[in-house]
Amino acid sequence: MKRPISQNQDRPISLKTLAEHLGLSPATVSLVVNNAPGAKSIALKTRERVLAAAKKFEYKPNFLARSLRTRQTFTIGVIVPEFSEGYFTMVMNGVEEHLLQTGYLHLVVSHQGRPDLIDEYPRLLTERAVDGFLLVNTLLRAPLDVPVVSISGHKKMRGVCNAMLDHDHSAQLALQHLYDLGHRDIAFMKGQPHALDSESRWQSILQFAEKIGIRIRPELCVHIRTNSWSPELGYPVVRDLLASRRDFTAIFCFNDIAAIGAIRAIVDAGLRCPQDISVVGFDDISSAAYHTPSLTTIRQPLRRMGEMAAQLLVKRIQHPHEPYPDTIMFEPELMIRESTGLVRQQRKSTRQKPPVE
Amino acid sequence: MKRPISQNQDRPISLKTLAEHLGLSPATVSLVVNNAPGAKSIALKTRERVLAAAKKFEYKPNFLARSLRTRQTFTIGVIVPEFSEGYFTMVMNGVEEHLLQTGYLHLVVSHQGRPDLIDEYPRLLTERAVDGFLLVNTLLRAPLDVPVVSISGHKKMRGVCNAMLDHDHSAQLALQHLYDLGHRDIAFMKGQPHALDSESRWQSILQFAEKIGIRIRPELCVHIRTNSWSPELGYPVVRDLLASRRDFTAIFCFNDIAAIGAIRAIVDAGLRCPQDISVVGFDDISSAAYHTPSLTTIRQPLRRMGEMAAQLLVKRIQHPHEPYPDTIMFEPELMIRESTGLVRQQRKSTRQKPPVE
DNA sequence: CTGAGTTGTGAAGCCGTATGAAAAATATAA
DNA sequence: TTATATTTTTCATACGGCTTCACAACTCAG
Repeated sequence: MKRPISQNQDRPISLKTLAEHLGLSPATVSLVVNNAPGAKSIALKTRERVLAAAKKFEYKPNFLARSLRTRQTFTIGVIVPEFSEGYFTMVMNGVEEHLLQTGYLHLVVSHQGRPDLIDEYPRLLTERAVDGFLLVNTLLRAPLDVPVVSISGHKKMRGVCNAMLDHDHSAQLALQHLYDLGHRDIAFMKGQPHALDSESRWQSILQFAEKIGIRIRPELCVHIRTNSWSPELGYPVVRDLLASRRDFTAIFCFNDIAAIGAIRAIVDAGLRCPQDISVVGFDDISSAAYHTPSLTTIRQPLRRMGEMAAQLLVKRIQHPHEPYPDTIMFEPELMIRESTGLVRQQRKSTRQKPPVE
Repeated sequence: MKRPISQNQDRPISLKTLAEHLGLSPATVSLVVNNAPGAKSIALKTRERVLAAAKKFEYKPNFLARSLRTRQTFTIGVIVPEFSEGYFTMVMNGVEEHLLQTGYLHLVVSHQGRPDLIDEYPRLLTERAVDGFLLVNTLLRAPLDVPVVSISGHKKMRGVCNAMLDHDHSAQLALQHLYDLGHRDIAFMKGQPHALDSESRWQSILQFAEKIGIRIRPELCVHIRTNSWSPELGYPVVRDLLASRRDFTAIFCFNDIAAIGAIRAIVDAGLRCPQDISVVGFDDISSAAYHTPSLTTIRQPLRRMGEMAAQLLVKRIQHPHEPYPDTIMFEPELMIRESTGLVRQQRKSTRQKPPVE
């Protein structure tokens, strides 16, 4: 019953063709090549024959056809605010590592903080039948009907697991460190409005500041304005702050990138970091340790966060009905480097002077 | 003939159901919703009826089924060495922008320079039926049977378009700049072996150096060793170089990230940049301008390169039989900032001394 | 009645998966 | 030995949802 197969056809061999060649039905071949539960009722000899032929003709099941039938694409959608340096790349390294181990690929889109895209992309990806979503620093407005894991999402949504940093602890580490160095007049840089971490971290800061008796002065609190993801983040706000007043000895930046911009602004204002102003960053991106001065910063285990989030997502996809935690908390770590130092008496005295106008 | 449709079914409505409800055949509905050429043979009134119903029932064609049929997935595979800061993010920003305008999404994988993955990933993505490939700094060993556009690929492969920087020009800009500042003893940092730019750029350097009479001394040429993508890239090699000799006044780094590491090594060795050693970077990543000292560097229009590469790829996918250029050349730009300066007589004198042991 | 529009459709794909049941082989009962 | 039950092995067939193209049905002018 064997019919010769021309191996040099342009398209890869299909299940049907292979079955014909073997004198079996597609059903049988399908069972065998998938090693499906039903395959154990196929004679061992037949199984071997099928597998040998599949190998010989390099049979690869068509992904689309299979996905169409099984409603699984082994693809997840990743939604991020932007392809930023530091944060994004570190998280994605972790995500990719885990996904590829488990046979998933991912489609990435960046919404740039634009509400229209935040609504549009989930639709687009749902159309593509992704098996699940990984949200990075992104808050969706409508629920999705596949598993979702969110990194730094902060808002609780039904069915969405959230992997996040312990912000209370972060605030504590940073503030206590500055406090111990003698800083009492601290400026704070908050994130962009759409940076989800920002508000929650800010609350933690307020709380801990009160606890150890650091007074938070509104005039020393600035917001990142630009939407770009470069040291531009921090530069203009700190430059402007320094132009109007110098009655602070330290600044706690929203992230390392902004901290680099802040340091530049400090230098450009003729001051020195840390001698005149100490700077604390956030994230511990890879260049933080190599910057001059190297950055004292709160490290987020970003790679690990990506990895764990991906792991949880895949589990939820594969076993949807088991119970899952709705939060995974990660612990920050204080990396003490050169950008923070003891308050100098000399600088402290500045505090007494009226702000530069 | 209208049959009521239960709108609250769990699965989205299918073409067939919609057709039944309209009392038309799936074929007709398909023609209309796709606005296919054949649709003009459908009465205007019918067309409107179909579109109205499609809208009402929120009909969305099933992507998988359609792709299965048309053999188009509107998905491209992007293969990069690593999710690196700087280079990768900037290129991808450009790529994403263009792809999303044209309705394509992309699957990204990073091979980390591992040969097994470089072979494996194209297969994996081909199985997923991507419509084309975008290679970033990656050289494939086997040809692919879909359109491919490569960024900084350098090796000519049949049917692969290559978007690349004019390395002759880059070398000229950097060396002439250093030359004009009086530098004659220049150290060079080459990229990792798998960094495709490295060799080609090096040849350009050799050539131009000879032309203007800069002697390239092998003992001043170092290689990036680690595979990581952080300032670690540059730090150890420069540290070691400085430990063994100090008879150079400038160093031309493989990229900005490495340059940041290099500057750190210079500082840690008790020297100053640029007063003692000038540093030239490459790429002009976003933090280059904010580093202290800010980086003199050769700017690559990375975002634009990504954009153009994506554009060309999409064109090639959609019109495969037209002729296309096999190279798109981009021009570098010299960004003069603080990390380079005039050779000081004082330093130059060091040159006469024997190297530090 | 013929030829030329106009409007629409039937049915064959695309390539697998899943399920109930048939066919073949073997075992058990009468 | 024949009939019946049981197990083993395999298959027919109905999807999944959409595209495509040759052709059908109808209308209308000439």
